[in-house]
Amino acid sequence: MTSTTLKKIAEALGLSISTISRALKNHPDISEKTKQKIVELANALEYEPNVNAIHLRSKSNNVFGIIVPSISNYFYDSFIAAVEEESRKNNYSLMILQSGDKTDAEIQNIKLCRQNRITGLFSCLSTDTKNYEAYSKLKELNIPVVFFDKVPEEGNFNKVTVGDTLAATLAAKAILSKNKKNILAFFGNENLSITKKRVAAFKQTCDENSEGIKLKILHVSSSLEAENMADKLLMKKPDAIFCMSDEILTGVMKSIQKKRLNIPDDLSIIAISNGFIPKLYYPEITYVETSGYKLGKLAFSSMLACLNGSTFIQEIATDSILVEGGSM
Amino acid sequence: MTSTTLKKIAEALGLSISTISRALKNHPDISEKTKQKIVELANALEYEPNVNAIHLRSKSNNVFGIIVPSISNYFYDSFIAAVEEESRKNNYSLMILQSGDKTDAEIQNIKLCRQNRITGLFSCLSTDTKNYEAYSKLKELNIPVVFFDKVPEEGNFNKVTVGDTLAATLAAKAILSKNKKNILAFFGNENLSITKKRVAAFKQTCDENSEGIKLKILHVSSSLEAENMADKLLMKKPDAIFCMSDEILTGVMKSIQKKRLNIPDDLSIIAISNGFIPKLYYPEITYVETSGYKLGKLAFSSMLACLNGSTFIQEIATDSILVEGGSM
DNA sequence: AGCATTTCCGCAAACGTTTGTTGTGTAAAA
DNA sequence: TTTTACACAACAAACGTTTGCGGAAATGCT
Repeated sequence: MTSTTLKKIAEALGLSISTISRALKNHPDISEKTKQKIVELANALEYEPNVNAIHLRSKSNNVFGIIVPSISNYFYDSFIAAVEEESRKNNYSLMILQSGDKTDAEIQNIKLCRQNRITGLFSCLSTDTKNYEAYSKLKELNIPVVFFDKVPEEGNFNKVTVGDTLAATLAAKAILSKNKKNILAFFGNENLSITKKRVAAFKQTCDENSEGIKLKILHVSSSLEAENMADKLLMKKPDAIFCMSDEILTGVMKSIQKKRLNIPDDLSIIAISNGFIPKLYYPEITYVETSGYKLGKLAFSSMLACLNGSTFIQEIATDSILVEGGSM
Repeated sequence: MTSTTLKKIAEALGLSISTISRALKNHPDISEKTKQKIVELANALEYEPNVNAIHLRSKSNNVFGIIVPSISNYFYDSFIAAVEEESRKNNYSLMILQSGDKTDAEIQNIKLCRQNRITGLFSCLSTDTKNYEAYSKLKELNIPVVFFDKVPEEGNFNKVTVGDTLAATLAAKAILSKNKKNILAFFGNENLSITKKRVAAFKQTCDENSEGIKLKILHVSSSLEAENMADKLLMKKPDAIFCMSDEILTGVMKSIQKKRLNIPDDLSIIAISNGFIPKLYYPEITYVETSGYKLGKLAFSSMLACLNGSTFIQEIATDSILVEGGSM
């Protein structure tokens, strides 16, 4: 069987297509009697409008594109969940695309978005995307773009980011307030702007209160590397460890479990995180929250602002809060 | 600026729309000279076909729907990732929908799929969806449905599931082979068919080797409940614990960490899992793998079979393997 | 009764494609 | 020269909607 269309209903009832269309939209031009007949049959036949046709005619289809490096990631998945939620509320659909952190795939995805005549795009840059032409083109076509998490350096785009500086500052303060003196701080890839910001803020906060504080800063690029580093450096008896991300945290925690160290007696630990991973441990790890979910909500409202004609380019950062576990 | 269309190119070149269309598809009817001119201009104007129009005309749009309880879940996200990968390879797009494990939202999502005239649907049932009418309707419309993970009890659908029976059996055997005698087994919601199968298989395997084995079976519905249960029952010194899912595992592990028990010296633990969570601990938890990723690949090939005209209804289960950590 | 409104509905065009059919012009075959 | 053939391109219909416009019948008003 094939889908019900306005035409089929029209033929069955001996009415015109336009009458059916209007009746189903409750247009005042159509009499109540006729409306009733039509609605009845439409229900019986389980009529569902063909959105392709609607979009073709209206030239605006209610679909947002969203490009992430990977769906299965404890940050992006919650970002997506938030955007999906809001989209549904506002009657939009979502087209979710993965770039695999590759520029090629990213470009390909943008193409797909254009072919689908999306209403707007949420995008997270691949690590080595430096050319924003494809995005500029989108803007020329009046398709708003909201970047999130990994955003272009230059200014002419809408961006929402986690509050890197604030988050790192909060974490550092939490450590200092506990009077820790021997701090080990793990950060990710040092080329990422997100890393740079966090390192800078963390350092500065420590420096401002540097009475006999020993701070060692490390860069690791995977959970395993973090674990190995920790294996070595835990010998030096740090009294506090900072982890810039969940990925790093999991590596460090393995090392700590391996050595059967007790948290927080033997050492304190704090992370920047979404919140899921820290709650897996006992005691739960204290963390500064950088919520993908919140970021998603923020991105969506930024998108709506664009759609409502705001040409105001802005860069918003989520605010961060400290969530106390028992690890400090 | 507005998108480039065939019409615009046609007008610019003084040719007809159909000529442009054919030229861009490299149709032999169009001379090389003309083709070249057209392709050139199309590139310059960055022409991208409007898929809405294409789908409207061809009546088949290359889009799959996929309904999951939640995107941000360590099982479903990898399932989605797999389907997305295959979809891209085969030139399909994906429409990802969340049901929140609510039947209402599930129905709403199916509606959305119909409105989009999707080519096929992957769906995971909400816990208390008992009425499959909406899905039957889809089948009447020649839209294949492949259920995954949580599938209908009745027979008339295509289903792919994790090999529940095999997985539980493998886990039980692993425990028995270590000569454990006092086993604590945690399972999820007892109404789920997935739970029933696992309980049955686990029990049976234990029964078959029941020389003085004490097996206690528990049902919990959240990580927290698992933790609380474990808090109580660890007093009784079980020598092996089985966890049916990651969610349960995380709860139990918190309890174990709380009590500072050593794995595997004080007790053994094994889980059924995707693999991500078990690898967070040290020692890594031994688990029977039920890969969302593999399931996704399986689901996709089942979908392709349907699309190629196979009317053969089948229920496939992934095979499971034991992944040794250090927890036994 | 005569005219002006309403009320209700159909016609047709448009959105951007694809594709079967038809129509030119030119070159080769008769 | 007339026929046959072919290369090339245009025409037109169709996919399923929405919507401005026009028109017929029914109603209201004097």
